[in-house]
Amino acid sequence: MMKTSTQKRNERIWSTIRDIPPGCVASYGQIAEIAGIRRGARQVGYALRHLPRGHDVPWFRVITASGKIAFEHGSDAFNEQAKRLMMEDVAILKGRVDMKKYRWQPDLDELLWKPSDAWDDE
DNA sequence: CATATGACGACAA
DNA sequence: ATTGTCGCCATAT
Repeated sequence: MMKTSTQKRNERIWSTIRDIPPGCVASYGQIAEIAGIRRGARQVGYALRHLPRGHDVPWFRVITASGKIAFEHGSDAFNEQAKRLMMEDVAILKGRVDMKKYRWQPDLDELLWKPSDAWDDE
C-alpha cells in the first residue's frame, strides 16, 4: 500500500503533536510550522479530524493561536478538551488558555533531533 | 473546472 | 474586546 503525500503529511503532523510535552499547548499554525508546512494551520485541523483509531496523539494540547479551544463552547468535544487540559494543570480563564504561559517552545536540539525532512519512512 | 467547507490565522475597523 | 474580511490549502460535491 503506497502512502499518499497527504498521509505522510498527516503522520508528520501527528508526530509533531506527540512531541508537545504535558502541561503545554501549541497552536494549529505552530504545529504546521514545526512540521514543515507553512501556512498549514487548516491542514493541522484536517489531520486532527482524521486521527486513526487507537491513536496516542494528545490532540487536546492543540488550540487556536488566540488561546481558545477550537470547538464550539459548550459542545461535548469542547468539554472533553477543557477537562483534559485542566487535568494537566493548564488553567483556562475566561474560556481561554494563557498562551504566553503555556505555549510549547521546543528547544533547538529537539528540533534538530527531528528534522522535518527525515520523516519519509516513519 | 467551479464552489463550498473547515478542530485556522493575521489584521483592520 | 469584538467582529468582519480575506488569505490559505486539502477535500468534498
